[in-house]
Amino acid sequence: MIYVEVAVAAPVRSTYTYRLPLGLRSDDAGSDEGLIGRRVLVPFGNAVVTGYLIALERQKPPAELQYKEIADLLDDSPLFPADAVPLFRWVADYYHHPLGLVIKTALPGGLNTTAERQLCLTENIGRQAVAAVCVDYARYDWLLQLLENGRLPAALSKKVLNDRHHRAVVARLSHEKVLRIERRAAQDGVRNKYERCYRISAALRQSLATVEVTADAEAGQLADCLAVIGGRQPGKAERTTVATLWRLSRENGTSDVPRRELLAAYPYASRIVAGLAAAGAIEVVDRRVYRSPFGDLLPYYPPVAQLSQEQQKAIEAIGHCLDERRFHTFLLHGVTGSGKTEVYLAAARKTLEAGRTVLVLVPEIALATQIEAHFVSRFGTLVALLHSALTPGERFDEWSRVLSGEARLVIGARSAVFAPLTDLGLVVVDEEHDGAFKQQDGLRYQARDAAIVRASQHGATVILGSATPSVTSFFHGRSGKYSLLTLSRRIGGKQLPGVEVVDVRGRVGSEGTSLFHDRLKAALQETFSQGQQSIVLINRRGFSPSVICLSCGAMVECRSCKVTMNLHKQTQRMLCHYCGYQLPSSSSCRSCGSTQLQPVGVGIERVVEALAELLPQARIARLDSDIAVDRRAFLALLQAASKKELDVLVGTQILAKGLHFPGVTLVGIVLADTGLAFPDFRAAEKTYQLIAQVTGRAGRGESHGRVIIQTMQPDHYAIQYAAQHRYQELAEREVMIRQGAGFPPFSRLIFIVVEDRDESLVRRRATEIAQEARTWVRERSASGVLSIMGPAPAPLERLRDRHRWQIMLKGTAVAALHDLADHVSRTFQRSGREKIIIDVDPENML
DNA sequence: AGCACGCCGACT
DNA sequence: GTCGGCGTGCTC
Repeated sequence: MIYVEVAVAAPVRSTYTYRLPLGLRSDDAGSDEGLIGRRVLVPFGNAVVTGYLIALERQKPPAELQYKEIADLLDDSPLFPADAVPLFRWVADYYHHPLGLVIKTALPGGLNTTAERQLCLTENIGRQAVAAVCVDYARYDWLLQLLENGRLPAALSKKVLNDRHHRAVVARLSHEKVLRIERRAAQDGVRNKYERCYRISAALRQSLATVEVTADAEAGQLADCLAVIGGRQPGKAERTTVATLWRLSRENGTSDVPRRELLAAYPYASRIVAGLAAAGAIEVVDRRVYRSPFGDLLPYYPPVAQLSQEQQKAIEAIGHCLDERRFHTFLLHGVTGSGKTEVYLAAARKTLEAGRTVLVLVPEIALATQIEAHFVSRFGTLVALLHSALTPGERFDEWSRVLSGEARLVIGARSAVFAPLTDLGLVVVDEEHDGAFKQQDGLRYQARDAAIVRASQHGATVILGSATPSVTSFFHGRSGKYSLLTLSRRIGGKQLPGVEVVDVRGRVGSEGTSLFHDRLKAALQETFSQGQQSIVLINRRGFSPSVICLSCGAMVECRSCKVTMNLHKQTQRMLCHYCGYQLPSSSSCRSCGSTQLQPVGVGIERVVEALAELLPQARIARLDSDIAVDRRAFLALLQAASKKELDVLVGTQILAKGLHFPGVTLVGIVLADTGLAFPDFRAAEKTYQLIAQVTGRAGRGESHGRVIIQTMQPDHYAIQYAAQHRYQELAEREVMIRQGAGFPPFSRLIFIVVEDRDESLVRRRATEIAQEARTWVRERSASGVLSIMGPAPAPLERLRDRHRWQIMLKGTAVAALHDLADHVSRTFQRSGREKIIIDVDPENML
């Protein structure tokens, strides 16, 4: 009898020990290691729940407990490696989340659907046998249906099993072996991910190399070549097929031509290919298809011939660390266009060659860009992609390929940090400063930090890359916790763009004034007339961020949130950006009934309108999250931009996220200081990052770039430093400020947020929590290392009809801080109706 | 999450 | 007198 540790998928804080009956182990021939990582069904209280087998208990556990038996193993093989368990434990512990739910979040979706249960009638059981156990069986519709069909649909079975009374009947019948409960894991179908390709066989290619083949090469030479292979004279269609294949393979730069492409070019080939393959003229290969989330094939990027000295130096430093198989973190600070990707690629190559595996994390939107394509170009089928645009089936496939060891490099967004890699050697976090690495609901984890912890558990090397590192990472780089590597020059000797700051106080946004300063106007016109592309950044969706009633002065507010409604002219709606609540734009004022509503402030649609007026001839496109949700439209737009079919691209901060527009020479920022007003100690840092990232889009092609920043705070240091590309100064200054205020990296924060519909309950509970926390600190004499701020209404004090109050825990002693959070969680979480959120290392003060 | 145990209001 | 409301606590 062996005992195992199980994390159940329920909101409980501990794990449980179960007995594993020998009967369930027959399929793995006694190899205990193959047990960890499998899902199990276990009796838990009075229910049967899904759990995850995470450890074997070597010693017999204390005898005082009655250990239950595992009811079933749900998988034939593990879903995650034993390697990953320490990471799961750390995440559960550090982010104060139940371990079973951490694992549930980590696994690809679709697996999580609890095993379906179906009621099945035992074979050869009739009415009499049922009546013998249950006299009044005819009262139960479901039982009659069961007698009729032999089994009940999962949905109905569930309904029956969830009813206390009916379940008692089921229990009796099941005990008498009249029926049984069958369990099966409901899984998503798996999508085809291979594409049939044809390639000219090696033998034919050799003979073809001696002749000049063109699309209409009908010459005897081609016929001769084919004759060599098949030993007979080829027909016209055969010659055309081969010629087409040859042409397409040269155009694509790869030998494999997808069937789809071949048929598009020469439909009749469908009747020919089989014969050609049989004759040995062509070969058939099923190639794994690597598509971007947008459905188009990723471009191929050949390896670069020459690396810069800075790149070589960085690669060398990382290489030493990889050789030693030592956990260490590098902060790769490289200006936009300095070639960080090549450093990642070189380190990845070295890691793979040493037989270890690689994890690459990127912010979600960057998956649309070249970094994914670079890795696939270089490492082909060794690469697995894990991100939200995959269908559940595709996602599960990719997960399996990683698990089996077929794929040894994972590139993906946040949740890829949990990928089932074994023998991890290298972790790359690109754009490490990006807030998207922090999950904002459910399990609120920071994927970058979890990735570093994972690396530390496996002796792996970490590269954090960014043009604008987070102040915290910069601080660690300077203090020696991380090693700082710098790429200060753009590849090909390109210059960073020249930046001009223009003061628009009292000039922009109010009625009768232009959105654009004369300088920006002139620059836009000039750029357009020279046939070059511009980017205009406006960090606000919709037409205007608010709407005011001209008659009574009230702002139109969301029904469920305490925020103003944004006007969206295109959809003729007013929209809450937090909960999605909509009103027709023709609505009347809620307080006075007037229909005189006036948009206030500047959003992207207004900018597009103003641009269309300024440059009536220009092709203008809008790029924001409203567009980006339609992935095809998004890709089409990016392609149009790169083909220079667009003159001006107006976008929100989505533009700043690693997209590559080689033709852009001008970047205009309509209002750079919107972010500075946020009640967030990172406001300056984030503003700098946004400006620097979007500034980096300019001048990446042949021509030199230029940037014009409009602002109402021209003297603000974040804007000044951004204009001068002085990241270091910005970071140093921020470090000083944070030291003075005791903010991260000089302390750590945990937010406790209380949420409920009932405002007075929220206030009361928040007050209780703060009081309890203060008492806790006092009793432990920890006031030197821990401080408690609040309770106070959260900056978004009403969201989706829920009132929100928050308490901030700030501490220089990490262990004590987490003990306190744990204490709060134990004392208050689930003790009442209200929701209590524990947000560790909050990324967003809202 | 479920589910049971347990202590206070409207009903056959 | 009971049926049942959901507050509280437990699940190997």
